[in-house]
Amino acid sequence: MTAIASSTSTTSTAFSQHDHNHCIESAITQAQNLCKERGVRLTRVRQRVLELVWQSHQPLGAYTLLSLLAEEGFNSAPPTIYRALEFLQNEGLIHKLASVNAYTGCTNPGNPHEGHFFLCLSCNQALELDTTTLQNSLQNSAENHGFAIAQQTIEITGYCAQCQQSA
Amino acid sequence: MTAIASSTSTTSTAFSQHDHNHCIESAITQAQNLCKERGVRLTRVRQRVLELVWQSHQPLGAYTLLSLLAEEGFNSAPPTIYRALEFLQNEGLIHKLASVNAYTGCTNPGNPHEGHFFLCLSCNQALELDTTTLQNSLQNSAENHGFAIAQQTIEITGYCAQCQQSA
DNA sequence: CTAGGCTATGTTACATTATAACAACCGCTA
DNA sequence: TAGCGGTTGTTATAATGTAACATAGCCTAG
Repeated sequence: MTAIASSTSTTSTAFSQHDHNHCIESAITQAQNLCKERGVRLTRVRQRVLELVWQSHQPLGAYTLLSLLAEEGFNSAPPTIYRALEFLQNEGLIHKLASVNAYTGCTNPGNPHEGHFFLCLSCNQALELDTTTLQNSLQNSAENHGFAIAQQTIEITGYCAQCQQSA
Repeated sequence: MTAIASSTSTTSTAFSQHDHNHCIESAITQAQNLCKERGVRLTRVRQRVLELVWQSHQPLGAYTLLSLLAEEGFNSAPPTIYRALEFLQNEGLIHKLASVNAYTGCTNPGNPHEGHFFLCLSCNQALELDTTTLQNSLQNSAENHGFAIAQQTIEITGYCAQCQQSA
């Protein structure tokens, strides 16, 4: 787990140095606000799962999260974590990365969208992209085929700049 | 590039009417040639799995395939199917759809590429896209982040034209 | 032709990921 | 304060995927 963090933030993407504490705080605050607005309950388990998911930019598996919860005295049966994850996904607070069966915090909740990711095979960090261009070309392609897009899974594995240097 | 054809065929994509027998035949022939060229063995199980995967444009799960194999007298333990699938993936003859844990025939093997798909939530068919544009915009985005792409998982669910009409 | 090495398959066991189904609890409000 | 809806607890099991080692089949060098 590379949780990074420093008090002197630079930019705010997974692969760059940044004040990660800020990521967490801001994610939680946003989540609280969104849930309040929507009249849904960000219960203790749910909030804690969200915090855990945000500990780093490395997506975590359901059972990893579950055992972290267990360490803190939460119930440790699978439904606990899957329910929390389902809730957070429904509220757009996290994304599931199907290609690696793992979950990661959404960097722009409140603005409902699909997650597009770069996943580093070396440091395991996930960078969520805001790819309007990609979006457009997908949309074009869909229109050409008369296809109505519902959900998108775009997960690109590879090596981030830092890991390429180290190697 | 999408697969294609038939003596009487109209167009050649999963969501359109086409002579599907031709899809299968052509896939198998191509696979046989490619394997020959590469000096790898398209054994009975492997070829049969490829044929099964090509029975339709609906991606099939590993255990579904396994039970189809079993019906035909093949060994029915999980490693049988996972080995065959692994082989076929390595040779670029099939793609795995991570978002649905299922496998589908590659419409353009021989020309190594990543699969980009539209998956219909209603008829469950998968359309493999040839998305050069998408590719470019992804590549651009990757370059901007200094990211070296290894593998791509692009799976777009939604509703195909036909299913939209039926509804 | 045959011995040995490599690849492929058989077999058993198990790991990982996810869900079903029902009971108990909790917070709100009528 | 009774009851309703949503949340959590609990048990069991389903679905997906691998590890590890034994056996068999195929090919080539001697």
